[in-house]
Amino acid sequence: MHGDIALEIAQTRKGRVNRRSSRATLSEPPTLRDLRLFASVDSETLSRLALEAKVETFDEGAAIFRQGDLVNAVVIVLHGYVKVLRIASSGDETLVGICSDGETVGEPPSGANETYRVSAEAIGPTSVLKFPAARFSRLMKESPSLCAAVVQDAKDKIAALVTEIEALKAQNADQRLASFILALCPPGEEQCRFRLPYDKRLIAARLGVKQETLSRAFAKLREHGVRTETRDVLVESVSRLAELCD
Amino acid sequence: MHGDIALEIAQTRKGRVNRRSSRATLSEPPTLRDLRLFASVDSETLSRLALEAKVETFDEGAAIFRQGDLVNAVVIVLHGYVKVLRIASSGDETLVGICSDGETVGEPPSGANETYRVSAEAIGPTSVLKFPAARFSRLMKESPSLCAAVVQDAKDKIAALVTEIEALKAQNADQRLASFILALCPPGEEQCRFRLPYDKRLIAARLGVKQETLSRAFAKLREHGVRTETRDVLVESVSRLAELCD
DNA sequence: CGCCGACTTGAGCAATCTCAATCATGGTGG
DNA sequence: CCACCATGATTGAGATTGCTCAAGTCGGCG
Repeated sequence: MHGDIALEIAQTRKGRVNRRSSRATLSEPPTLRDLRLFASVDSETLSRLALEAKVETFDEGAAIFRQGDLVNAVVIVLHGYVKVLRIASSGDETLVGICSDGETVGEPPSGANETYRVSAEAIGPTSVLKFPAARFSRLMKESPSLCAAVVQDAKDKIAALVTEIEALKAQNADQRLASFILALCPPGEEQCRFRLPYDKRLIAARLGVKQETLSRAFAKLREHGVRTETRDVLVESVSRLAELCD
Repeated sequence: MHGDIALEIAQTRKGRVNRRSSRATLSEPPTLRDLRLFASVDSETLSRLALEAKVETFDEGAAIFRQGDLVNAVVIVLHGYVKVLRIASSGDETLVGICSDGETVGEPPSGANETYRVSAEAIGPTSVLKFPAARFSRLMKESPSLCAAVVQDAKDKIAALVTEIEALKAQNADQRLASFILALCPPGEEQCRFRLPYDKRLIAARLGVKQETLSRAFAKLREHGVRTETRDVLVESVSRLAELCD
């Protein structure tokens, strides 16, 4: 029974989104093993996890969980983008991260009855994998490799957050945008062309600036070989872009 | 042999600092159990860890480890403050955190041969506890409770970093200083008086502003019932301070 | 007593925000 | 198919915030 890690799981739909297969072009069924988090977890544990996993899909803007909610699931993005927000007592929301394919959303799970410290919301149609939190943390106690995977996941998150803080403290808006675009360029190519992953409103929030400031930053980058047309970007010289970030 | 968690460990001195007992007024010997990280770890594992632990002391400004170094130890602050820096390729340093008593420094350990992504440096005389990294991660694999403790530690770090990002994105310098001071006030008291934990240069770096800006922010807070004299602070109304943070 | 480092204060400047107007662009209904 | 509307993006002008440079103050320590 457990040895089959394939995801043969209930597909639940949230919101009004159409059914969509999460991996349209795969010839084999997707497996938990394909997710970075689970790459080095023992098969025994994975097959148990697979029994409990559920896929859910969300529409643009739909809440995946809310700050203050009881943590009842471990969430991994399968397809799409999820924005992670902090909501102050005054009511205003601050974007503190954006998760995409293969990333866990929110903090790593632990045994206790805890509440989310952030809200998570779908950007465009999004599918996620959910595991019951209690079950997941029990398996963590039994499987050192799962536990190690969660620690590694947490480390990755910490590294990303530290990079973010460094950027906010040491770079101006233009440099942060340059870094952002640089991270989207495929490695090893001096010139490239791609589409921005989400709209400029969101990019502005991600970089911690107002929309208008982002627009002007894009205008400045045009003088450094970065052409943009609404959502399409052409980077004429990646190395020149890298110099700007300094 | 293992069952005695007391810290009977080699005391190593780095730099030119004088020997100083890490907990001067304790009537019983300090134990690993006293450290928040280890509060719920099984005694068996703790006693094994204790055999490997070393206390080291550092002078003002001494490097505890450097960005790029191979991770060879898990470090916990016993006494003092440690600043955590990110060093850009351009050479300039950005403060990304300050650790104090009981906190782990740097990222949680994992098995692989990794390098530090940040540098750590003592602020004033500081003593830390060190465990060999390889030994520590082996014990993590054998002890679910140690592993869970590391996950919890990582979660706490993530929560702190998220709070930091929210502050940098959503608050101005005055509000960030107000939040900083608020966090130093003992809970439950409407009025309080205390001493700043480190100098204003460092507080400025922590808040992501220049020293001069911090000085002006302190001046503004004076109009809201926060009196300062060099390093001593008197908060006349904690609730009024809290309103400012909004 | 006088120096040194930490802190403060002032004046001008640069980056970013705010407010407002305008310009695409894509979807919708007639 | 086209006019229209809603939304996102751009641009401009002025206000604010925080930075830079420079001078001055303060307190401790040799």
